[in-house]
Amino acid sequence: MSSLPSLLSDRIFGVTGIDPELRPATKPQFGHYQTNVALRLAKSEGQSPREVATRIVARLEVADLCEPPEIAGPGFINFRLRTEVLAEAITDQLADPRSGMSSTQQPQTVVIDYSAPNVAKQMHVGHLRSTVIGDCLHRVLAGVGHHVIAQNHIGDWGTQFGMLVEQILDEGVEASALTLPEAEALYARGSAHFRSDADFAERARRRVVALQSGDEQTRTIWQQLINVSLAGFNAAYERLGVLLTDDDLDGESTYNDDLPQLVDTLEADGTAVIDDGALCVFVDGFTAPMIVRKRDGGFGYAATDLAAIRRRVRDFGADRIVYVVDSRQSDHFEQVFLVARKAGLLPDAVATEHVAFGSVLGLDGKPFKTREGTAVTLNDLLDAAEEEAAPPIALAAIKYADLSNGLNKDYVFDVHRMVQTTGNTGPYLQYAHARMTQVLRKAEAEGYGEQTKVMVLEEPAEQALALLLTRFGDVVDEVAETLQPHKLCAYLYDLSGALAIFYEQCPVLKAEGIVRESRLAMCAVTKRVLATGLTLLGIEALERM
RNA sequence: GCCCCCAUAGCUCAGGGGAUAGAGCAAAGGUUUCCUAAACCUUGUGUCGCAGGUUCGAAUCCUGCUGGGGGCGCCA
Repeated sequence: MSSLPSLLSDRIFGVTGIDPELRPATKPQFGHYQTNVALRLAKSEGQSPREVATRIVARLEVADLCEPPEIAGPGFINFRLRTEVLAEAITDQLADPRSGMSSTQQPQTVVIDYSAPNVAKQMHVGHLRSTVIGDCLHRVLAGVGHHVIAQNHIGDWGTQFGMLVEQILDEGVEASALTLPEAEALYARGSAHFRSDADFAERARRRVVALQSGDEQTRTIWQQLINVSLAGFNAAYERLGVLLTDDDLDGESTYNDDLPQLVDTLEADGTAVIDDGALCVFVDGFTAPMIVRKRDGGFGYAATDLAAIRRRVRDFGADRIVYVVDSRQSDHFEQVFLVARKAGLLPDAVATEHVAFGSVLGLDGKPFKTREGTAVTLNDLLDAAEEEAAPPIALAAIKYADLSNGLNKDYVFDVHRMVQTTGNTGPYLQYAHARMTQVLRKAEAEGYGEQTKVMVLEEPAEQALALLLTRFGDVVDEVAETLQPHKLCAYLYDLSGALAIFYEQCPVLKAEGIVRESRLAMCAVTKRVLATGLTLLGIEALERM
């Protein structure tokens, strides 16, 4: 279904031959949409912008969509949609099972790498962001029709497991009986032990070798640690209400068998060279090389990331690979992508994107830490929010706070602010939805029946709301393309604001005849769009508050 | 030393070539015999970090600075 603005845009393009960059009008008096295309064409056409605008308008056939276009200011062309066209578009949107969301003409296979907690550690604020943002992008990309493959690249391998397993054996604990917080405490004791006891440290190192060589006892304990951790992760995912399941697991350890061959290939074809004992790939723009094999023969995460790219391209058929990882990894990913291209693992046709997000800060503006100086766990964060609001509202508040700012920026975790139902918050959107639900519920109780047709858009508040509703599909498309969830947040916030004004100024149940029927239909569409939009954000659209 | 990100109202943030730079919060006042007042309305607020440049036009693009954050060979 082509949206009204894109329809209009196509018509203008037909006359101008360049993208009109049709935008929502900046002021109500400028109509519904505006284009500056005449200003941009003025130079090459050798005419004044207003003359160009006049010529464009003369050739433009949009009478079936708009009132006669107006030329204003330095040469803007302003469009006002005919209200019956707008009403018809909303009626269609109500009948559309997708509520105006488009289906992409070019479905892609999109791999999204997100969450990625570490075994034997609880999830903390950084994982919250990755998980919430990744979940949203997953929903949006799948929503517009792409084939999404979620990959939870958990940290289930590395030298720390030698220390962990050795500590478990030292203490004589039953690994399978641990909870995740207990495993984390054990991790901390093991680390301290490792630093203070040279004999223990040596045993831990030997234990790493045992793990790598497949020693049965070591592997068993390692697997138990993973199981304990997964139970903790899954509990957190359930609490967060995200889509991730065990099917999406993509542990680092699953690449172990791929690494020697992959790295040998790089060395054989000259992509990687030995430098200071390590096998390195040098790429332009980086002074330091990417080390694919350490001097001691071991593999680091760079090698694993290359292997992951290969699997995602070769085995999964990815057209696009998205990494939702914090911004401190920006250099790393840029380098990995360059190396993967150089090594021929990543064809030009496959896009890789690092969706980099900023840190979560405490009220003091510094990285969010506990009094003890450790990272705040995800569960602590949710607990704190639930002290201020009921669980589904608290969760909405946290997710929305995480998604509503530009991802690139750090943001301050201010629970009190984000649970407010006033202002640009998750609960405000939920409230708007709950109000609509209530109106429709009462309408049903009073026997007004289900309305399917918008016929009357007399009031400015009705028109403003209708206009916003028609933009939904384009907004979702934009998020699918640019991977910026805050655009969807801003849209839903605007929509909720327009709805609040409509609600104040346009009585629904107290209206009569076709006005009531039309407004009930408006309520139904708005509720659906809000619910759909909130669901895309991973936020529950509550029926009551 | 090199690289990346950030700087917009008192605070939190949108806006990323185009009309008089916008929201929310905070402050003050107002609106409920009326569908959820968890809401809405009104009122005030700006050296868009600084300096150059490109352009008919710059908060937006380029260069240089300042300030803050982050990263930079064998951790992930």
